[in-house]
Amino acid sequence: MTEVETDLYSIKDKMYAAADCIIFGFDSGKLKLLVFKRRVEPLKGEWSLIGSFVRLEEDVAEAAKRVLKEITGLENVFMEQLKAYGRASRDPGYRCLSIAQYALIRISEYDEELVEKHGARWYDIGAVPDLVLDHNWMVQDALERLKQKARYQPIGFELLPEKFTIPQLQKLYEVIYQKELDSRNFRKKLLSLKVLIKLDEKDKANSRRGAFLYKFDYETYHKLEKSGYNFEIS
Amino acid sequence: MTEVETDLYSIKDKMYAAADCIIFGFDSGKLKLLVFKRRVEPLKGEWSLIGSFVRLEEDVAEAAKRVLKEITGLENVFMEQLKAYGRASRDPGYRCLSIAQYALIRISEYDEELVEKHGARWYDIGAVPDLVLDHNWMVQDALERLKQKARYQPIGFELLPEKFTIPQLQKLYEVIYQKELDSRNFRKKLLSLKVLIKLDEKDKANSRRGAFLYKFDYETYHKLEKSGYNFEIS
DNA sequence: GCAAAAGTGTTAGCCCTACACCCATGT
DNA sequence: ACATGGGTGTAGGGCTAACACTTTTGC
Repeated sequence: MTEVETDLYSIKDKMYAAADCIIFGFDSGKLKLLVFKRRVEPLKGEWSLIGSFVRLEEDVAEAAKRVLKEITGLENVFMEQLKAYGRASRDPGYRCLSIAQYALIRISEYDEELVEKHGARWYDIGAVPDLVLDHNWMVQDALERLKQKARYQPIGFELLPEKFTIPQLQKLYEVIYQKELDSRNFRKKLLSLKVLIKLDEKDKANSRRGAFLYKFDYETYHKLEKSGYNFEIS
Repeated sequence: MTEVETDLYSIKDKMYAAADCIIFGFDSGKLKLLVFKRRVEPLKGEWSLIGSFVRLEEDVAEAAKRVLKEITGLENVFMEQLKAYGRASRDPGYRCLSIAQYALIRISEYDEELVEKHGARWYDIGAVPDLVLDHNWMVQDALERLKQKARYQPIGFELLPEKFTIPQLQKLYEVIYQKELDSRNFRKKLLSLKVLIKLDEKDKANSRRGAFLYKFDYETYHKLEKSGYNFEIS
């Protein structure tokens, strides 16, 4: 883009680009991360995020979707770029920069067989093992982003089944924010946002009494969003 | 990072990485962007962000610092990665992904001569010309990030001289947020944060009466930050 | 003396927080 | 009948937002 591009150095300065995915799930009240045991050298047997080189003819975002589908069978899930990791020394072998993207998936929907076949495994977010290269940093950064973003945008719902209960939702926010929330205030706040649809069904999985199921009303949310409404859950 | 990396495709999949800088300044009550007229083909004569290929042996962040220094003479300024732009078709010539970083500089401090020598120019943020490739998107995204970030972190001060007046600071926030603020509330809020040091000097550039100069107290800010204080300017 | 920007207080309403008890139901 | 999680209301305090006039001084 500048004069520098045209000087003689540039011809040598091609490098690999990897798309690495931080895949979050939520299950049994825990936030989980999907990691992957490398089956090939170098670093065979080490835990790693799921990723791939970006091919010359594909978009970076496409590459991430490709590997996500390969490992989980899922398409059309929430995925957003976190940032690029570009330290020259980050990969000891060859120069490779990584564009990290995080995905939020409904843990009930992924293809278990496929995941196992690829040597992948869910880890509780509090017990993620050592990962190769700078992948643990990526996870940290992604968690931070999730924490920030969940506050102002309804992305938490991407981690829950389509039908969920308020206590489930509260638990999710508690693990994301790493703090306990008051159930009365939480419920009041959520319902005041007018974007939950109460169903006529109960989920009795967690109590004898059962809790009403709700759906997130994306349509209403998008309408409200356009008219300067702001979603916020503290 | 996955099996895909080891297949036969990967050997061909090297690409260029550019570091492009969105350089913001603030002057005469306006937010400005530093852009650059390309002197070389392709796209000679077009306006562009300032950037460079990332060299094999340098960090992406270093590359951005390098070009910033080349054009403005400045070092140690606020600079943060925005994100990577990785569409396969973004550069019509060769595959090149760009890691965009935005910088906030004190417009009084840059090296004018150097800037002119490189064919660079400040544009009012409301009147940025068409830029090459996806650079206008980068500017939009950077503005959005600036708006978000200025709210919760004292980065606005990076755009002001070390000594500034409250009305100057207010004007800055007004152009970033694109809305007018109430001067009584603004002053009250800022002073309540306890991170401005009032000086015994006045700046008479903008009024006969003159306005007191202040400095941002980074030391106190960092202390307060550690003890769970949060900066916020709405 | 006047123009032009700097500086100053108060009030009302809203939202967040804190807090404790009853309900429904399966065993 | 009891244990377990689901569901409900209120009051106080803090923060934000709205609002108008006086001060200073160079010309």
